[in-house]
Formats: sequence, C-alpha cells, structure tokens
Amino acid sequence: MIPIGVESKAQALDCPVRTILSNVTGKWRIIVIVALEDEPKRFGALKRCIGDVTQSVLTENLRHLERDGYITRSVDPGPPVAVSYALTPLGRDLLEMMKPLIIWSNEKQDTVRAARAAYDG
Amino acid sequence: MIPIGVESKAQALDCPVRTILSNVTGKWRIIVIVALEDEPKRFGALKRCIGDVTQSVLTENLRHLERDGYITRSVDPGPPVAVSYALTPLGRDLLEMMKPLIIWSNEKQDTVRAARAAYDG
DNA sequence: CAGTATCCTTTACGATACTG
DNA sequence: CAGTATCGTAAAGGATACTG
Repeated sequence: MIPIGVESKAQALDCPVRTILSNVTGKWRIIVIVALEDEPKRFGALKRCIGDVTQSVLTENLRHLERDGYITRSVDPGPPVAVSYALTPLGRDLLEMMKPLIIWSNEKQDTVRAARAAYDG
Repeated sequence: MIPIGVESKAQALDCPVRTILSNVTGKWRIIVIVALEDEPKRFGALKRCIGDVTQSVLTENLRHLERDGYITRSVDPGPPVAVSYALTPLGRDLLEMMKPLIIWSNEKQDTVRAARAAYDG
C-alpha cells in the first residue's frame, strides 16, 4: 500500500507520490527530458525543437532539471559560446519510466475525451 | 520517437506527452487516485485520509477526475446524505501505470536530494 | 455530511527588451 | 548564442465562513 496521508509538512516531503509529482509537474519538465532523448542539444536547438516555449521559461526549467540531477549543462566558451544539455543516467531513467505512461495516455485520449463530452452533456 | 514539438495550439492538444501531463499534473489528482486504491471512500474519509487538503480544493479535484472518467460519484440521499467515490476501470488503469513511477521515485529520492544539495552547495 | 462561496497568496507561464 | 531582467497574466492552491 502506498502512503499518501500526511499530518505534517515533513511527512509530505517523504511521501513518494508527492515526490514523483513534483518531478513531473509543470508543463515543461518532461517535455525537455523527452526532447533530449536521442542526443544532447544546445539551447537554441532545444527551443526550436519544443516550439512553443519562451526563452525565460525554458531557462528556468533547464535550471531545475540540472539542479535535480536529471540533465547536465556543458559550456564550450567560443566565441561564440555554445551550451549543450544532455540527459544524465537518472534523467534517462526517468524518461524510461515515463514512456509506458505516455503511450498509455496516447491510447486513452479518446476515452477521456468521450467521458468529458458525456459529463459536459 | 515521441513527438513533442508543436507549431500550433491544435498540435499541442494531440501531443501525448502534453496530454498525460495534464492528467497527472497538479498536486492532488494522483493522490486522490491512490487514496481510492483499496476501496471506495466517502468525501470525509478521503479528506481525512489525505490529511492536508482543504475541502474546496478536494471538491474541485474530485470533479475534474469524475469529468475525465477516472472516478465515479454515487449519492445515497440519507438523511444524512452519503457521497461515495470509487475508481473506474480507467482510473485503476492509470493507478497501475503510475505505480512503477512511484516506486522508482521513492528509490531515487536520496539521489535527487544529493544532486540538489551539491548544486545548491 | 458534503459541499458552496469568497477572498487571498503563490506559483507557473508568457511577452518583451536588453546583454556579454 | 544563450542567456538575464522586468513586467504582467492566469491558474492552482489555501483559509475561512456559510448551508441544505
């Protein structure tokens, strides 16, 4: 059985459900991880690849992911300077854990849409 | 290869990564799903079981989950009225998909904490 | 018991301009 | 190229009071 109930803030920090959620929560974290699947990418390439993320938000998310140990940041001082981001083993591990969920989600999209339409009546 | 880049809003709606994220994102969705794992629960029981969620927020999340087809809501008009929430097959399916991720997250908590401490250091 | 209704704070996200 | 700095908006969450 998975513990979820808490009576204190300290307890919440130890809760695995809450921990994993704080890792995948947010619109961009997992998208960046997925974007780095095949090869390390530079900032500009990452931004173009994702498409609809702004510079400031992308930077912010990259910092979070680096801080938590999911990606690395390598600077090649040019000029021009070139910064490259890559998955760590931990990051690749998270990606592999997410894949079944992503595939499942893709399969069930229509089911959810139907449920929503029925509910909205 | 998982598609993530988009050039339009319509494309973003079809993106599996973004879809699954919108299902599990938020501090409470998955916690409620997990709380319903073993048996249907009434509103009050659910609230006590989770511990640190407010009534209004719990209600809001229950409505979302019901709308998307992950849980059902059954009313037994009393008095006093008793409302029971239960997982649908879809909800149970999502729970099973999340479990490996939850277990993994639990195992890696210390790794992330260490990475964070090193980064902040 | 199981909610609604308000109001407030925090966080995420977004747009734009500027810089070594 | 890869950011930083500012500013503004929007959504999530939280606190509290009230109700059939």
